[in-house]
Amino acid sequence: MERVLARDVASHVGQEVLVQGWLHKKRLLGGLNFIVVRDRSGLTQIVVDKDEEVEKLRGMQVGTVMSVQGKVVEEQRAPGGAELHGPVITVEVPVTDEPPVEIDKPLSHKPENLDTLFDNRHIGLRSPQEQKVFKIRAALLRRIRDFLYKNDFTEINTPKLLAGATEGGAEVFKTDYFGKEATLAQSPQLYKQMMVGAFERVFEIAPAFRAEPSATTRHMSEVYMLDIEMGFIKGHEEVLDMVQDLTYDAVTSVYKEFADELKSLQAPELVLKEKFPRYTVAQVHELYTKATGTDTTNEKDLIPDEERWICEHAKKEQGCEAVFVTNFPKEAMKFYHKLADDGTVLWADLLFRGLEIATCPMRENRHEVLVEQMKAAGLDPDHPGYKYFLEAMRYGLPAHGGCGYGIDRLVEKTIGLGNVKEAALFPRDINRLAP
RNA sequence: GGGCUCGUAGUGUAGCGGUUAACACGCCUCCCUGUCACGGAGGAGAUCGCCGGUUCGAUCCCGGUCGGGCCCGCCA
Repeated sequence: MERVLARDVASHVGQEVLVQGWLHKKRLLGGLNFIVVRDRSGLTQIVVDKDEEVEKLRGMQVGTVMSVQGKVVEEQRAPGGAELHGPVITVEVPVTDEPPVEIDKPLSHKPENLDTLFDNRHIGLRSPQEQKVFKIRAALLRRIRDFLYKNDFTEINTPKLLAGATEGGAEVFKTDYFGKEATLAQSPQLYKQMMVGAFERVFEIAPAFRAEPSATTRHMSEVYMLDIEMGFIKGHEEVLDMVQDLTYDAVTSVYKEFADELKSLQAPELVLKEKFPRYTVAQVHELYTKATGTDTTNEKDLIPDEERWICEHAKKEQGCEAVFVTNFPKEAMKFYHKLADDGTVLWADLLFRGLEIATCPMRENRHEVLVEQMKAAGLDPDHPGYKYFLEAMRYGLPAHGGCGYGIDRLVEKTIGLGNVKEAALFPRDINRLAP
């Protein structure tokens, strides 16, 4: 007999069907017994009446894998309006151990309970409520991919094992590589820029590894980055527009498609405009200092509280909780960034709901200028890690720019989670390497 | 890395310098024909993170250690 999924049961009223899944809930009332079976599409309620069938359930814990054959009956009192009657149960994989967490109700996501949540992640993710987070994550990724394919980007995959730390900034993980030292890629930065010379427009969705000893709600040591790079751009604006449109498209479509799921996850109401407000770093410092009395005008970057504040500000004043912060000061620049005529960096951060989601700079594509910037940053242009990058530059890269975009952070903020780790299936942080 | 804070059955929590450490969920047994957070009766399950100290006595107080959380720094 053909298997029927939970979501299709109601359309088989009157028919004998086979349902397969995991025992999700037992409610044994005596003469009348209910069990709920979970499959990839949802839950099916089954009424078990015969004693011999009820006996098969004795000692079987949540998670028991079973096949159930029964007749679909329309029943207003059943969830979904239909249920199985007269079932014949086959226990495929008996489970007699009590699961470590209860998956038939929402798991605790209170900060102090996240450790338990992640310790039991392999089982906790069986909770339909928990799965919603990752269905939404998958939909955001699908939407982003679709958008970039539509805009003629080529998806690429670059190596994650590298010869040395080249990019500067974040701490890198070192590992043994056949007797030599290798590092794990902290981003595909130099590779994606080199690939502009081949494909003009590229993107990659891949893990990046950060060895920062950061213990915060917004850091992990393995993160999923969306990296975009586009050549022949007219200017920095073109990069910002692309990132803005991509974000708007992904988030608004997910808010439509997953309205019920987002509601049950208590996601905040989306306040977004097609054009995100743009502020310079100096403007944010000024506005923040005026509003809070805390003087940040000498900070080179935004402090975390400014990131939160400016998003709230823009939400109230502009009706949009995503903003770009532009014109970062020269002191914060990296060697491959491009300077504007006014001496600030052609670099913008995308902030959404108080958190930096993406960083979107234009790149310096003039070989001589780049070499000078490397020297100024104390880097050796002859280092093997830069050789190929500089060659790509020398053999012709057009004006280009792109972004590094934190997928985990986007998922976290889209849903309104409190910690970026909740947006990862199996998060990695300073103390967690399992499961 | 710095500051502050927390650690009690499988899970979530309460509690106290002094007899058998409490409650809810889950689990086991029994009762129950419309449950959906089912209900009822009973039961099992905790060397109170670890080490040391103070004390007649420590789960409770102190120190250390390990682990968690929050903020800051670093970073994206």
